[in-house]
Order: sequence, then C-alpha cells, then structure tokens
Amino acid sequence: MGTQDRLIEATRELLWERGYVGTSPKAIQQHAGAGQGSMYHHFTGKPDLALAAIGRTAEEMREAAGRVLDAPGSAYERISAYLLRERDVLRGCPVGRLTMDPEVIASDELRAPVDETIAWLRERLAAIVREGLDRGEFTPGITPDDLAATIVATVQGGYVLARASGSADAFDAGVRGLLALLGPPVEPVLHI
Amino acid sequence: MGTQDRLIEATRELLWERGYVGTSPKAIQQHAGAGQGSMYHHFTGKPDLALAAIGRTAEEMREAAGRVLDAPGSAYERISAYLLRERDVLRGCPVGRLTMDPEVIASDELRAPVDETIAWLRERLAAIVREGLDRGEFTPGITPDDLAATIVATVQGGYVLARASGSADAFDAGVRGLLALLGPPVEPVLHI
DNA sequence: GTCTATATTGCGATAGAC
DNA sequence: GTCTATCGCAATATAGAC
Repeated sequence: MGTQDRLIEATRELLWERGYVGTSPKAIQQHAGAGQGSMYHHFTGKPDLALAAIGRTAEEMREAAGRVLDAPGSAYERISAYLLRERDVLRGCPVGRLTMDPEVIASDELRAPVDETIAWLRERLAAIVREGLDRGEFTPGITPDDLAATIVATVQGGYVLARASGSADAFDAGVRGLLALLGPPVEPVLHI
Repeated sequence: MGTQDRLIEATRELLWERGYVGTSPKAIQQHAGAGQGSMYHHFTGKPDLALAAIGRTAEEMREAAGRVLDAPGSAYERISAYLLRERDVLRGCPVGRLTMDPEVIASDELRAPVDETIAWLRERLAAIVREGLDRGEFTPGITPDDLAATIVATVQGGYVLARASGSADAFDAGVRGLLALLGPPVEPVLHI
C-alpha cells in the first residue's frame, strides 16, 4: 500500500471515529505514518483528502450492502438479511455519521457521496419491497418508498440508541421490532 | 437572562449545530456576548459548560415529548402524535446528535444525560405499547421494548436520511412507513 | 463579575531544500 | 516524493488588574 493509499485509509478511520471537524491533518499524518509534505503533495488539503476517503467508504458500503440485497430469497428474507447483517454497531455507520457533521453538510461536494449512497440504498430496498408486494408477501397498502425509508432509518437510528446506551442491544431491539411488524412471513401462494 | 444563562443558551445552540468537538469556547463567548473572563468565572471550562447545556436540553426534550405522550387517546394515536409532532427536521435531534460525538461518548459524565433521556423515551413508549397490546390495538406477539426501540430509531434515523438528502421528505417517508406497519388502527372491542 | 494580557499547543497550509 | 522550516491564526486556558 503506497503513501497515498495509507493517507486515504487513515482518513477513513478518523472520519468514522471522529467525524470531519474532529479530524486534523496532523492526526491523519500520524495514523498514516506520513509527513506533512507528503500529504500536501498527494492532496490539495483536508477537503480533498476527505473527498477521496468518503468516496472509497461509500463505494465499499454499496458493495457490502449489495452482496446481501442481491442474495437469493424472498423479499422478507433479503430485508431480514440486510437488517441482521454483521455490523460494528457501536462504531456506527461510516456514511450516516457524516450527516451530523456541519462542514460535510455545508459542502455540496462532500455531501454528494453521502446522499447518493443513502439514496441508492433506499431505492434498492424499495425495489425489493415492490417485489414482495407483487408476490403477496406484505399487506397491500404498503408504500415501497416509505417502507424502504423506515428500514434504513431503523438501522441509522439503531446506531444512535446503541451509542447512547453504550451497548449493541438497543440496535438489535430496534431491528427485532421492525422484523416483528414486517413478518411473520406469509407463505407465498404457489402458482403451479 | 443573566450572563450565565446566555452562555448556556449559546452552548446549547452550538452543540446542536456543530457538536462538541466543533464548538469552541471563543464561539460560545461570541454567541453569548460574553468575554473570556466571564465564561471562566461561571464555568470551569468547556466540559463544565457543555454539561450544563446538555442537561438543560435533555430536560426540555423530556418535557416536550412528555406532553405529547401523556395526551389522551389510544396507544396508536399517542405514538402517531409522537411521530408526527412538529420538528426542526433538518437540524436533527439535539440529544441524539451528541451520540456521534467522540468526546461526548468518551466521557461518562457527558454521555449520562444523553443515555438517560433516550432510555426514558424508550421506556415511556414501551409502556404505551403495552397498554395498546392489552387493549388489542396491536397484533399479539409484539414485544413492547422492541417496538419502542424501533419507534425511537425511526425518528433518529429519519434525521439522518433527511440531512443526507437535504430535505425533510425522507423523515416523513420513514414515519409514514412505520405508521403503515403499525396501523390501520383496529377498532377496539367495546366492553359494554 | 468582567476585563485585558499572556501562555501553550495545535490547526491548516506554504516554501523550498533534498 | 518526502522532508524540515516557517507562518498566521485559533483552541483552551491562567493571571491578575479593575
């Protein structure tokens, strides 16, 4: 891994842990084992470096979520797999946490990858809900876009509850509550 | 309003807007119209001031939520009123946003009021869900503590979606999705 | 209680040698 | 490409006059 990569990786870690306003160039350099000159050679400054880091994190998140959502199974099973997927709950979501950062929100450039990632996730889940509705898995009257927003919000809010209480239990409780409302999964009618 | 009060109010605003790591003593003094000496006379330093500010915000939030949750009506109606209560969606939750702050989470003193407020809210909602279950408003099999966590998570996560997209619509969508799963409210059996 | 002065450290970046 | 030197400014206080 080259110096440039190490700088990006260090920035990703620190943005996840401390956010944008809480992350200093010096801290990044120390984590990356790189000097000042090195950092300012590869990047124009902190915003440029953050943009590269956020972009990489967003891409990784889409890949990880995509793997779960693309797996075979009923709509309920795939949503359930997404909700129950392994997570570092107490660390929170490396993308979602950036929405609480005033400087990220103030910058269209930095906010864009955050917005796009969450929008992508909502659309992906809405499509799965639509499939489930077509197959009679969910009670009719459900609006796919709304339910998709609820699913993503439950996850993002679950991190808040977990970090407030200092325990991952709160996240799990929120997920169980949502799954209980969604299920138990109705056996689909077999079209033989 | 005395200088001490103005300092606390300024800190509350800035903590809400920028979080703990993003809020400097100098910014607090400027917002409060107070000098350095004044601030360090009334408070021992930034953590002390933040503690006073967070305490007041937490108290205010419990009062506001309590007013909605204590109103008369069915469990569904009270939960619905809580979810639909007026909010400054794009500003986020002044208590929940603190969970993303590394220095708040690292300090037991600063985290305590955050933890207690969210725990109080979850317990309050769980009690209402229990009432609703007793009256047959919800499908049996629902676990009150879990559903309470889902409700709070939907709100907290709704802020994340809204801030990511730059629009309150995402928050509303998440709430609609949850209400659709919870309802439509079944007419309770009348015990005449 | 509030003010100004001062101190130390870190932030965020530029310059120029190697 | 990486290093050290330097810069101007802000963070987070302390000291002591008024």
